Amino acid sequence: MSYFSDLGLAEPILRALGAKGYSDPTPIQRQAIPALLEGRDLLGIAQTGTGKTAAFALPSLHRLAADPQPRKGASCRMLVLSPTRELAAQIAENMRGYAKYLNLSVQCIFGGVPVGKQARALVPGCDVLVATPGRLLDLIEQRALTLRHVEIFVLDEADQMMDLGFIVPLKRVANLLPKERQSLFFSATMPKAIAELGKQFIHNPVRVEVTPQATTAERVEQFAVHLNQAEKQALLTLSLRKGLQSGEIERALVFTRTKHGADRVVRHLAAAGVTAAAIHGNKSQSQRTAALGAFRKGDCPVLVATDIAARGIDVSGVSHVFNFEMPNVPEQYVHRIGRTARAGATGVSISFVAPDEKPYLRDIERLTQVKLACLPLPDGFLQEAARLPAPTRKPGGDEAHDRRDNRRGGERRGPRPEGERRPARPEGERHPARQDGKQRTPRVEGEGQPQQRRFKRRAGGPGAFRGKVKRAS
DNA sequence: AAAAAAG
Repeated sequence: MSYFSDLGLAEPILRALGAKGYSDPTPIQRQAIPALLEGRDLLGIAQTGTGKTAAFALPSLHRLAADPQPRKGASCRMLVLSPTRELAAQIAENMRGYAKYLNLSVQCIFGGVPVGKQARALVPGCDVLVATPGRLLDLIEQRALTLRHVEIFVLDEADQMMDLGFIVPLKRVANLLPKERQSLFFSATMPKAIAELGKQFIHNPVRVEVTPQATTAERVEQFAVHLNQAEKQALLTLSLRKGLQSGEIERALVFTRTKHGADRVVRHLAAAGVTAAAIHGNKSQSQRTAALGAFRKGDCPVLVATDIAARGIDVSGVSHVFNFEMPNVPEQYVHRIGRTARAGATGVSISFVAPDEKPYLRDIERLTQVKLACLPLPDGFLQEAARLPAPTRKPGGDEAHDRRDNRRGGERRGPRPEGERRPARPEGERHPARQDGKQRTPRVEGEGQPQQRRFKRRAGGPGAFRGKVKRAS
């Protein structure tokens, strides 16, 4: 029983796997596929990079193909939810590959891109729909989609989807699904409390746990460096410069704890001549797609990311993961370092631990049952660090085009720190709204709603308490 | 406490 052909999958699926060069199922695939072909609910826990996507995609496609249905408009038979747009796109692409020789259509919807094209693509109905929660609910409210005919519901990165920030939209989606359906939850980590919460969405699931929970990806050599916050940037810059030059580093993924931190690291790297791109939730979707694309293609060997890229993202050739700042949720560490050593490759993870981050390291070591090997700061580090160039001042470039912070109404952004005033628009550059060069049309006094709207909002709208809410510290 | 996801 060690070939896909032994698992009872339909011939067109086996052919698609053959075309990709896959013949041996991974342990999670071997265990999950038979149960899913039977139509059971499933809770799948396996370390990252072990083929979870195929584990739910293959048997689901088999079941859909074995029971062909006339296509119903604005609906889908299988719904896959993902916590990030990039992961949704990746899952959809994988599923299209597996469905290549089947008469099944795969659609993908997520925010940050125009909604019209997505809505039109849903009109004839599809078999598989991969989505992020916000845009999904948006399209349902627009009546561009109904979940009435969903037969299979998949929650990828299930523990994150049931976390505080996602649970409300998730519940709304679950309420719109038929009671009778097959539900599949997958993740590399599954904290107990979250698993309890999950019971309301899934019924009597088969639990497939291939490795002990929260096992870090095999073949990742895990190191820690103890240093001060002020030394982190220099160590990162020097490590990347040396490693990229010697060829020891093929691609490196650097994780920061905040969006702002990611941008700051990229600025420092750029000043020292290390090509790097940032990806985080304040970037426009086109910037996000471009950054990940350049990293995938090898045009940009270093990607600096928030935890937006911690889960699921599959880029081959990531030889190193740097934790520039330690994750404060230990599970997140497992996902982060799982971006390297994928599909049989090896990888290295290096965690930068400042004194105040030591408790996080301890939690991580307790969760993973792995003790990280400590590396000393390299010889002559201080001298080399002193020779590094200072970063250019915060430019009007990239970040000026960042999307606004996605905080809620009552909160407000902190004051802009000293020396980070938004720079004036460069000489000769037009107002962004007037790139066509036309003159602004004069607004007739008393006309135009914006004035009124602004007044109303201040009077009692969602921003009414702006500034009065005590900020959490 | 931060990040993500709808504009």
